[in-house]
Amino acid sequence: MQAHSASSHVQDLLAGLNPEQKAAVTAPGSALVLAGAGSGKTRVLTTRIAWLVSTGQVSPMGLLAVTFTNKAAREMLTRLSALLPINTRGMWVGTFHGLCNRLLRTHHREAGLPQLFQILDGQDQLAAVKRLLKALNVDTERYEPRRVQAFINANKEAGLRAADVEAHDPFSRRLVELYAEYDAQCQREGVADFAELLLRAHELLARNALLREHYQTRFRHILVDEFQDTSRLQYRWLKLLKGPESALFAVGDDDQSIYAFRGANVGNMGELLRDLGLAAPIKLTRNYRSLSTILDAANAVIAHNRNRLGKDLWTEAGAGEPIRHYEALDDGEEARFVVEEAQQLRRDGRDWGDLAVLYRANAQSRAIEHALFSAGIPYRVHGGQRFFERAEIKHALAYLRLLANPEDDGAFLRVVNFPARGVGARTLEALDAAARQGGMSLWQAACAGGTKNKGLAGFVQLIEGLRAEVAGLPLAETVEVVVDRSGLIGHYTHERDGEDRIENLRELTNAAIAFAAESDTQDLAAFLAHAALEAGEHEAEAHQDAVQLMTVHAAKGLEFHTVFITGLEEGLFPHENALTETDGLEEERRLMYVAITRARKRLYLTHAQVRMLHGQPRYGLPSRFLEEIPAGLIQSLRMHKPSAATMRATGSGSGARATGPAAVRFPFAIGSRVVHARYGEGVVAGYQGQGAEAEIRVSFPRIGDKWFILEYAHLTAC
DNA sequence: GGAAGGCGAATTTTT
DNA sequence: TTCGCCTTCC
Repeated sequence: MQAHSASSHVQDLLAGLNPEQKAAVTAPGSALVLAGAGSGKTRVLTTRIAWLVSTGQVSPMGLLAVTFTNKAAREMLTRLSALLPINTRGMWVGTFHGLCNRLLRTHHREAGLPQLFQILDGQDQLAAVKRLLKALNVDTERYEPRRVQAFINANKEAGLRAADVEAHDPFSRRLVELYAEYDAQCQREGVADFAELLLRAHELLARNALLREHYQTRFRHILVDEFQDTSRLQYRWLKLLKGPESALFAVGDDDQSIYAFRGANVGNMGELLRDLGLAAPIKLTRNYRSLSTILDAANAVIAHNRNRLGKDLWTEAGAGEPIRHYEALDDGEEARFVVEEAQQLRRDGRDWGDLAVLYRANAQSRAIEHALFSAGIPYRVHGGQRFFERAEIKHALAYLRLLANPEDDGAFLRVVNFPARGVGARTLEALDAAARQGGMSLWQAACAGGTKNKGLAGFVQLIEGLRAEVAGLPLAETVEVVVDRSGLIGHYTHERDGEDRIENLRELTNAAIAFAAESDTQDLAAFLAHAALEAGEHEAEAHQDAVQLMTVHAAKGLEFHTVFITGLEEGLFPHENALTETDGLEEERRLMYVAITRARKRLYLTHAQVRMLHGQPRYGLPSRFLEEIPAGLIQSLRMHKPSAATMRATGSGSGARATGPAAVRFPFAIGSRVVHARYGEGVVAGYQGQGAEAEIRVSFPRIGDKWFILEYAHLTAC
């Protein structure tokens, strides 16, 4: 239907797609694509967009593509610009929050927000809740700030305003009141939290027929990534945006739904089928990532779940090696096993970056880090604090926020006395009272004067001076001036560990430069929104060749040559807390499924008999997920060689090789007397195991017999 | 204003 | 065990 030149381009686009992928890309109208791990999901999504545009079915301006993370949105844009000779800037491709923000900025009047409204991240929101509870004299033992925050967010994510929430007991009624007060406070201060962005955008479209119809007519094609992660409200928002003539194309994998705890509703997938009158999802089951042994294991594990749309992954790649399973004595030994294997892989020519160590909970990283560090292996831990979340950065941003929006009490309070300028609790109380009295913001109250506090007067002068100085300056210079004049640099100069913070503050200017260049704007409010919506990559050696450490959640969407899944113990993975949640076990199993499918070629599963948890040893049974993998796919391993400590303890130079008979010699004769640091003097009663697993039994008077891992017992003869 | 020490809690987390 | 938060003290 389009120009002839276009048709060959269309052929090129579709070439190389498998039949399922092609069906998805060229699906007429709406579709739900059930895209298994490694099945080319992103490729399908971007190719569909390119196909729609190339065949003239939609103009770039007529489509909206939404993802969950900025990273995914960026990747989509990058791939798109490779497929299409168009300028992707100005296209509606972004995260739910980013697109809602855009909508609300464009229609801030209709949405009832100031043009320069500020976005609260989770930290800011918690601070706002605390402040509210304090102002209302709420007992924070009974109404914990975090609980109140979670209550507000859960309701917003369900699409409910305070007035819509049903409460049947006094406690809940109070929570609802607090929700209402919180919203009123945000409204007064011209700020919106993350959930508010979505809810407000939803309300905007729901209430304003003209706007709704405008966007419904405009967006002929709406595409959604990771649809299994959408919340109820997000799905409702999508449905509002979708006009009678438009098509909704959703891609997701119910087996990879691992965010129910933060509002994701897998049920949206089934609902979408019903709502759009679709007979069935298009299934992408051919996997291009992993060897078949790995996929067989993943399929076997996930088959234990009952609530699934159902699919099995397959590949034309070979079976590859068996999955390796290692039972460690404790978490330290588990970590050393990982190190040994990593070193062997390295000797075999792998890069460190080919290896990922996954765990269920962040606390588990410590032992692994320790072992890697001791071995001198470079590693990178994902999931630390991010750039825009650092305290010094938030301080600088608070100055900027106050410049953009003087109503922002949260920002005011954050920096009115930071760096310290002698504005104490007294002064602030008086100021708060004055503000309340006059129905104005703290900033206005401060400006109204009458303060005897020199520090406060100085602060007002500082901010007004900044405002004048910054007027008309480009964004980066504005940031630079604020960082320099705020006194933050000076403050951190005197603090130990202050250099890093100063460096970060300098880096903020660079972030502003980069932002201005990328988004082609000098708008301060836009930069602040960017800082809130995209907290920034974890900096530090992101590009260096290093073993990757992260939670299973953080690993979703990534892939590695070799993956270690550690801590496979009942109570940890599956996590005990999950077992009491509805469908908690199934979500844990999906998590296991995600973990397994990260591996391309080699997969290790490890568990420890004993693990230090909260300073206490915990004895865990092997995870049920281990048993859910067919035994034929698994090979059980022993440690290659004992650690140096064991060699010393056993006095064995050759070491006890798991593969051959061990020359085991023990340091203390049975019946000899030894001293233990905690239990005192005892008698050696026996040994068990060998090499790194060797344990010693010592009999103590009164206490009785104890087993120790020889390597750690630190016994001395006496 | 800031350090020091006591207390309690300790999956997962993006926006 | 470790971390963050809170109170207390200088």
